[in-house]
Amino acid sequence: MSMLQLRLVDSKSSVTKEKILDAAEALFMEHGFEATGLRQITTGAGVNLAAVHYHFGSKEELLQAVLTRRLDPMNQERLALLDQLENDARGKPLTCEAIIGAMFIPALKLARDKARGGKNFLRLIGRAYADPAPFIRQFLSHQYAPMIAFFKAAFGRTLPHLPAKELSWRLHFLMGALSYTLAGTDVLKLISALNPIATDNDELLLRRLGPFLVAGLQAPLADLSELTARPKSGRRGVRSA
Amino acid sequence: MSMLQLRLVDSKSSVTKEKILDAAEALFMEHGFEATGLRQITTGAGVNLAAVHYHFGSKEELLQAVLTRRLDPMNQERLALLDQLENDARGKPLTCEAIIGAMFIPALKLARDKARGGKNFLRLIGRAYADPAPFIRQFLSHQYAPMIAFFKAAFGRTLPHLPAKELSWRLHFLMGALSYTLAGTDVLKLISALNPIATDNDELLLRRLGPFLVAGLQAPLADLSELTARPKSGRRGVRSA
DNA sequence: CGATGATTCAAACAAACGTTTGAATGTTTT
DNA sequence: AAAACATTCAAACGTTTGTTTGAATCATCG
Repeated sequence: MSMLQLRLVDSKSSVTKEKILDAAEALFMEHGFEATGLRQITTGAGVNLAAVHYHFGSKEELLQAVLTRRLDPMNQERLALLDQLENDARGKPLTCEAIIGAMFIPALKLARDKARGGKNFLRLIGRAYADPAPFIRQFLSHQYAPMIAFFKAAFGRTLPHLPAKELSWRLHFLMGALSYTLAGTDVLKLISALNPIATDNDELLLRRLGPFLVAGLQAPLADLSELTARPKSGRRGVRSA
Repeated sequence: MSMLQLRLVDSKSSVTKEKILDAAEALFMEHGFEATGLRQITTGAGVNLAAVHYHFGSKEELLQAVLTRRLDPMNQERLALLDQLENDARGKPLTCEAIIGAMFIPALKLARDKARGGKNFLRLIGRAYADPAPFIRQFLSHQYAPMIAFFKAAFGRTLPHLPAKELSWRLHFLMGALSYTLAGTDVLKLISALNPIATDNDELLLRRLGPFLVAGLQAPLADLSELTARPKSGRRGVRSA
């Protein structure tokens, strides 16, 4: 009996709760967090204004709930995919393409699922990354730290010749290209103004982004001796010849 | 005499005007656009609240003024650098490193100039890129479109074997890595949690980012004929001319 | 000087913000 | 049915928001 009761209570409260989550997600994506009012959310969801504080406690906690609902499964899937690849490899290091795919494919699956946020949801994440609000930063780092640690370790095994510091940098660049691409900001449309890019084919997207990232990760080490040993060096800037 | 009068009037109004710009820039960087109130700006600048509307018209126009003050000279310098390189090359195509440097160095110069915004200003730009507000998007695309078009043409001459569509994509990835790096978001600190990265040495930064981007731009074309995932091992040479 | 225009200032504007309250409703348990 | 709990609701809370107003202050000009 108690089981059934709990399920009923849960499913009932979930109705209002998820209506709020859906409306909040859509509006946060469209206008951003700070620019979206609670009244827009509640009227958009067809629920009472106070329902937000009853179910989530505050606007900040609502945003965290919106993010976790999508990010938690996605990162879990990333780790599961990476784990499966490494099990299949039986100790042998994976290829860069495989590891990148483990990061990329779950994100694409999320972006493709129009019922669950659609591709615009990733724009919300991209925006959250750039948000200076402390509670957002704390939330994201706590959410992403374990996953990134695992992937960094995997890349380290695949690229053993790369110093750890260099790998950190290239992972950073990789995350930049990845996030920008997934977030699909205006810069894309801006560049493609002269030569339009179709963003609807995800398979092709990975085929294009993959080689770019792999080549970057496997790029030869730069000669840093000139700078580290002798900071007085007169030559600056990049080689151009 | 009218000349002198104008100059006096200008320099006088510039006092209040620039005090507002400085305070707004600092606060927009720290808390974001929406989260920053006009009263924080005016009290921080030591001016009256109404001065913002008197000198700029609205909060939105203030943000545009904050952005143009730094972005306009930076993009102009980028184009000048690119133009100079192409003049020196006398018709020969530039190297990827040179073109990337023309994009990167003016941004680094801006980031290094603590008197003029410091490196945190680039975080404001990165945040502006992800902002869904229409007036910000319109402003940025209008501000950046010409510069990007020039650089895209330069890359096209350097990488003539790349189809235009592929070049658009890789430029997009490049902008992603570049913006993320310059913006210095939390993902950097997140990745570097296990292995700290020092962000204070810009020269080293370019030396690391450069090879990553060059390798990505010069990566071999992906085989788009078949879309079945196939893990390819073996060599991926990123060396090219 | 008196006049003119530019700038500053304190004060108030209506609107929207996130949050709280307390009663009304619904639902489950005793 | 009655007590206990969970959820919804309309209304108001006190602040804060961006913006406007009209007088005061300042500098320049005829």
